[in-house]
Amino acid sequence: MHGSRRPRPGRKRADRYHHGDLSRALVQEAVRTIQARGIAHLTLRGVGNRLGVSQTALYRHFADKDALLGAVAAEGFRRLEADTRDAWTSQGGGREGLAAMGTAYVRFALTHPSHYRVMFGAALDEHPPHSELAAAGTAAFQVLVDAIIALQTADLMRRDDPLLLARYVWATVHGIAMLGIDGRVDAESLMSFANERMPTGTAP
Amino acid sequence: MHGSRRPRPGRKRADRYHHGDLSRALVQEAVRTIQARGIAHLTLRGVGNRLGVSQTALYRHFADKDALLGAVAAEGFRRLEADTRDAWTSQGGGREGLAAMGTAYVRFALTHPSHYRVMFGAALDEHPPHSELAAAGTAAFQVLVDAIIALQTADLMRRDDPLLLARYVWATVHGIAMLGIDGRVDAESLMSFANERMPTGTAP
DNA sequence: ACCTGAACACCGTTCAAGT
DNA sequence: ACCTGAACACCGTTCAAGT
Repeated sequence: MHGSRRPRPGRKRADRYHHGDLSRALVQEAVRTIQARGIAHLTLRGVGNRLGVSQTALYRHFADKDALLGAVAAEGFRRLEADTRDAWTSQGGGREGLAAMGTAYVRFALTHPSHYRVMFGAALDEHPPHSELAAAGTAAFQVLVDAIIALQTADLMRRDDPLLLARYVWATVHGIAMLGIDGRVDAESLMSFANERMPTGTAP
Repeated sequence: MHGSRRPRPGRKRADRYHHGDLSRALVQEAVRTIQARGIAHLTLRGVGNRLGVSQTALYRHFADKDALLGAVAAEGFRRLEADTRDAWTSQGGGREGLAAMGTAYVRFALTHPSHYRVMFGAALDEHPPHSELAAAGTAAFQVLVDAIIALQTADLMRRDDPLLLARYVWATVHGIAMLGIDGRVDAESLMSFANERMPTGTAP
């Protein structure tokens, strides 16, 4: 009888996962582990065991550890996109909206430092561009591009190439976030300074 | 007789190293490995074997792998400091000097991507601040602070808190360098754009 | 179609022993 | 004071076998 084997206590049973579910569960558990204990403690064995699944079940869904990390990174870009878009709309756009986006971006990085590191980590550039990851990263970046175009249309920002402006703003905010994660600067206050200065440099 | 034991071909003999030399050789070999093959290929066993020394000889000089990486990072900051200082003086200071510093900084990161990642990697913030590393990082940052103070004295830059300005400039250049390493932007051209825009935002 | 269990080749680190 | 060699506990990955 297929119901007679008792699941180990405190663990989900392997047969709870049907098509697509284990894949999602693996990414979720990896994100949870990274957030709680850091990248160094992420092991495929640990992820599998915590889900009540064998250490190698993962290989049905991901080519290797780096592929799992790619999915983790993609998930991070989706959350970052949601946070920055919410920040923009919560202010009704405008310069306040752009400033709120920067603050939200930095806050995401500071509250999810390990996840953020995976999103921009070395593990990704050693492999061919992962389509899901590339799409998630592009979508997150597009929120900033759209914001800049809206500001230009409203004559609130200098009419340089919006892509170039977006990359410049992104680099600044990314640098602040990274140095903040490293504990080298107070990222929140430095982002405030940037929000005061950046419009001066980019206004028409 | 101490000269009777033949060294293995192609390897340096262990007794070639006297006090302090093996420590330096280990860091050099680690830097070489990282530059040539990436962080993922850096193993303590490999470093030792390539120096003709046992896999565990390293533990006389470094507490663990992270301590070795800390020394590698410190060495990176020393080289970065030299490069940016040379760039500043080669232009005789001024705004051209600051722009040259930014270009030199980005170029260092792009030509030594793995080394640069170690300098700002996750391995460092899980441990108590390494004194040699902290000193090297501070010295590299101080070059930028001194440049900004010189610009302010010459009335070429707005008289904000120089430390805050330096952190802001650093974050921008660091972000450009990081995104460049990730292959997400063309760092050299973005740095050119920043060199045109940043003075506008920070001039008096 | 999806998962398991054993096995393989590695790796960081410890420690008693050597010189 | 510095280094070696064997050993330990881990890890990613492969693969034949199960259902």
